[in-house]
Amino acid sequence: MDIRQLRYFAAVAQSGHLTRAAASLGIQQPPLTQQLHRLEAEIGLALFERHPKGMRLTEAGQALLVDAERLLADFDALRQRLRERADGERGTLSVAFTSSSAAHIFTPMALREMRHHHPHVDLHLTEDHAGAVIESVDAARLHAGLIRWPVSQPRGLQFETLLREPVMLAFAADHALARLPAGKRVPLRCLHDEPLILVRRPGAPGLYARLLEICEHAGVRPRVVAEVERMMTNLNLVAAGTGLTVVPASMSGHHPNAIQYRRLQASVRLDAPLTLVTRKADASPLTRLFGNRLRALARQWPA
Amino acid sequence: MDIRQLRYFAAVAQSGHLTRAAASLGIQQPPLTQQLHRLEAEIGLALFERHPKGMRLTEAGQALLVDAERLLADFDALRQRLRERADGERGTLSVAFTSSSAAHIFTPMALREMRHHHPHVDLHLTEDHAGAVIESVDAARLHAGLIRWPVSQPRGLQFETLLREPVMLAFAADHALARLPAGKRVPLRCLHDEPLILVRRPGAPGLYARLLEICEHAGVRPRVVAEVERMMTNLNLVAAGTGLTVVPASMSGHHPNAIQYRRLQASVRLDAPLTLVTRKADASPLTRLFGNRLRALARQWPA
DNA sequence: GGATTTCCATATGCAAAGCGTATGGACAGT
DNA sequence: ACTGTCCATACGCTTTGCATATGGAAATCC
Repeated sequence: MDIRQLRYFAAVAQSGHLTRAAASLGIQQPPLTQQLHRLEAEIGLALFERHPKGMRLTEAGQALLVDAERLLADFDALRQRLRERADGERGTLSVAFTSSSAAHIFTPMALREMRHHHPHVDLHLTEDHAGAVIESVDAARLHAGLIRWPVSQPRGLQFETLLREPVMLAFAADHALARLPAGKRVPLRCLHDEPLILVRRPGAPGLYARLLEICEHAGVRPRVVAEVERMMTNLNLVAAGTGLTVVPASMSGHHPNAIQYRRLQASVRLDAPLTLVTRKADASPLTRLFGNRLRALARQWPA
Repeated sequence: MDIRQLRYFAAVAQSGHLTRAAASLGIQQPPLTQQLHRLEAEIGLALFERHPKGMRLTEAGQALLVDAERLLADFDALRQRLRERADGERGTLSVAFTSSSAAHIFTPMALREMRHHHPHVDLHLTEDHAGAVIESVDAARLHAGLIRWPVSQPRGLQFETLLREPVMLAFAADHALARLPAGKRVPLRCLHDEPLILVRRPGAPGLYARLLEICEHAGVRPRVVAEVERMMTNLNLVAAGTGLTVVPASMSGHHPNAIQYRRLQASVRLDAPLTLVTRKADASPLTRLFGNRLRALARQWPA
């Protein structure tokens, strides 16, 4: 017995005619006769009474029809789920992001879009620091990660820059720099001897390492007065008057009364990317679909 | 996609080895490889990660395994039900009996046995008079009937005598016949001019037609004082002193104080069969199994 | 009432699928 | 380096499934 035979049987049962069932199945009548006879012979039951006007179900046939229709529906549903999975429309997608990535509106918007357009995709979201995200993607515990700066780049991982945004210098509203004309960029040398707050190194963004590098190259020497774990903490300390820091532009809305945000002088090549991490070897259609959607959304940004 | 492919897939998933799965499926390893590849190609998903130590399920494979196992179980259950139906162990069996058949202990005992040994058989029981039972079996509204005398014998029906029992003359305890020695048979001529109660003709047992025929042949002329619909009514009227009647021996327990039961003289060929009616063309295994069980039980009667 | 139509059953041939045998190639443990 | 254990590939044979052509029975139409 076979799914095909059950499908043939159901078609004949529903139409009541061998000939018409054959047409609806897209085959000729003789093979349909053959399959039905084979089926009846195998199970040892007459499923139809042959009448000159057509085929009428026996009691056994009626009982089988109920079961067969249910099984065929289950079978088709299974195929449908497989098709959706192959199209990336169904499955589990594990994504992690850093807190600074989540701070960019792009991240929640993209995830919301994903949920909305692909309701059968089960999104598993976690937050972690960049180093851990990269490691988890590499170990295939995650399908994708959204980070800022690739703090390490294991072979086998793919890093795609989705967006770039400027970096802003953040200082307390009562700081001397606040007297600069609005809109004027801050010269790098102004950081000299200034108290600087940065994010702790292990597994943390390369933004602060890059900033220190640029300063050193320019002979500017800020004083590091605090090393914290999260960028948001930076801003809290800035608001408290502890010192200065830099953050991606998308984070520059916090403590608007207590903090002023200014761009650094144009020659300072320091910006904040938003980076998608995936495994190169990941052929999962879901991962690819996720990547495509993010890239598409980034292309038309701001939309 | 195919039930067989799903079965192959499940076997490989469960054992984790292509080679061992092939052995458990009773085929060689190469065709199993072939079918798995074909399956993966059709659905467009990798179901396994090939490792040198064996096959490990991908996420898609794990999801499919859950669905596939459920579907395979449903499929096997369907096959099992078909097998039971082919063996007559499952299905609906419609049986009717006359009230006089039901009066014989054989009938309820046989039906109880049937229920007990074949719990998946749904027994539909109805009671009707013999004519209606025969007509219903002929029209295939019933699978089988239990009657006494075949009051009509449509071509296409099969009548099998399961049991024969003597017929008893029933009369009121204060009747003159009661003065006969216990155990002595009653001569037929004693019925002459006696008030006789019989069951109404249309669709009713041939017992009373036969009795009148025998009487007429012997020149004995009883007076018919009542024609009722059921044998049990006969006995009630006898107990009320309305007259005499004859009933199958199995009904001779009623009104033991008010009624006496005696056999008629040995030369009177009048007995009460218990008859099974089925359609000759009924190839239903359930009907055949029912007949077999009844015949077997009758053969060893009394048991 | 015979011809026609409408069903299902049977016969035959061909293309494809499924399985078996033989063999190749990658990896791990000895 | 060798061997054993996996899975993949190649090839031939048998079986299966479908199509075309035809037969036969019952109902319908003129």
